Amino acid sequence: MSKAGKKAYSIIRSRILSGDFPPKTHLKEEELTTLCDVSRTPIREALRSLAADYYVEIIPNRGTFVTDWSSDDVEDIFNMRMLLEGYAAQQAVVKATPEDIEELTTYCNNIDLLLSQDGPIDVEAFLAENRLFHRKLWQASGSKRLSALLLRLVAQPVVARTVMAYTRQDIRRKNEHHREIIEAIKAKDSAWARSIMSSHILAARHVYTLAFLDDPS
Amino acid sequence: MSKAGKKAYSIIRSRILSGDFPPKTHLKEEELTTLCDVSRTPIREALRSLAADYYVEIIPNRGTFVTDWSSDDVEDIFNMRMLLEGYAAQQAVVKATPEDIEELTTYCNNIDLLLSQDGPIDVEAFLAENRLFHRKLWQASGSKRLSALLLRLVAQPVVARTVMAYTRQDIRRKNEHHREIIEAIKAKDSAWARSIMSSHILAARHVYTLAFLDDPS
DNA sequence: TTCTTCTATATTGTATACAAAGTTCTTAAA
DNA sequence: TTTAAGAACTTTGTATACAATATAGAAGAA
Repeated sequence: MSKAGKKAYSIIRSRILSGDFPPKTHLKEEELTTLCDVSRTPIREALRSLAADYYVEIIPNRGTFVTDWSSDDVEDIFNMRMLLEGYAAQQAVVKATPEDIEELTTYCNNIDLLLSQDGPIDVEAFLAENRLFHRKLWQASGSKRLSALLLRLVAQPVVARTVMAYTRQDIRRKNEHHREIIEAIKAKDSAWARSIMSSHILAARHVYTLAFLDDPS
Repeated sequence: MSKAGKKAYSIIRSRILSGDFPPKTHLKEEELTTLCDVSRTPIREALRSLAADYYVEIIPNRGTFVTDWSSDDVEDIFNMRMLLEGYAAQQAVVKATPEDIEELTTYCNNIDLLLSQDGPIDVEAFLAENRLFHRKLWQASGSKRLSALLLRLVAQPVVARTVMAYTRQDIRRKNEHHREIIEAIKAKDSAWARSIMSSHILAARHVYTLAFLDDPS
């Protein structure tokens, strides 16, 4: 995607995530041109791209509508991530270079640094490092297709919401998982790497479930 | 995608699959307009869509290029299919309705009918029924996202090529797998369903490997 | 000759006008 | 009052013109 299209994509996406465009909303191209200050051509490009990432659904000759998510969808996304990220970790055992391992370690150290600081934890900073760790691992798995698939999966609105629920304790545990994955890679133990990564995603699902789905009344 | 865009998508895709547009080819929008007899707007739409399906890669301000596949990619696609289709089969155990099961059975019967006929087997007809079986199973799993993901995975050029290598024996075995999956669903045994589906995909990988990657000189 | 820079050309990116399809509202008949 | 048909309007789809960017080639300096 190019300049104007990217701009439109990012503006529309953030409006969807913020709730300005709730599920089922009909996104009209003409209105979006004034919102994004670009012409309809890049707007349409952005909408197609958002559809590829499952943010919206395009019905030919009818229009573009914001997709709505059920709790089944949340379950699905976590399960698919468990499978695919587990596979990525397994492949990384075979494909990762010493440089890859070093880079992964750096991200772990950065998160530890955040944890060691006093006061409320900087969740945004953690998320940035966390994202870097995971993407690096996908890349280290050596499969561009796997990376592309996972990129789309974790871009999902449900995943974007998950993060708000993390406590200091959760983050500490997540980083321990990261370190264990690195160890498994160093030990060339693909089953271990895969298993830890699966646990890692399942733990995230648990945090999400507690925070958003249960109603402790 | 709409009328003109779909037309362009299908024409360009078939040219890629046929080898008319080999890997790394620079697909120029202007040239494609004469080939597809539509304007550049739907051509661009088709190219974006082809990029979403990994047929081509778009580099901003540079152009669109046909992606090239390595044998690692083939391995990857089969492995991811094994994971995701296995998951689909597992979910189908929980979600499938009696009508779904009936429909799946019909496709199995159709394939048996093909096998019972004399003379060389109609591979194209088998493929059609096979595709229907798999897609029905994805749909029965109840996850639209999983369906969308798998649809893109099996659309890959490498997968499209696989099919040419099937013998009568291979097809018979594949249909036996199909029937066993149905049985597992009826028995509400998700582990069995998943396991058979994984075997099913691994067997396909084996056939592919024998036919295209080994060189029995 | 070789390298750099500038210009010409080719190609992609964006805006806009017009066409086609869908939606809504009005009006007339049952 | 309800339904059906049709016209007016809205929205998406397609073509095309123009702008921005990248590429290739030519001219000039080292």
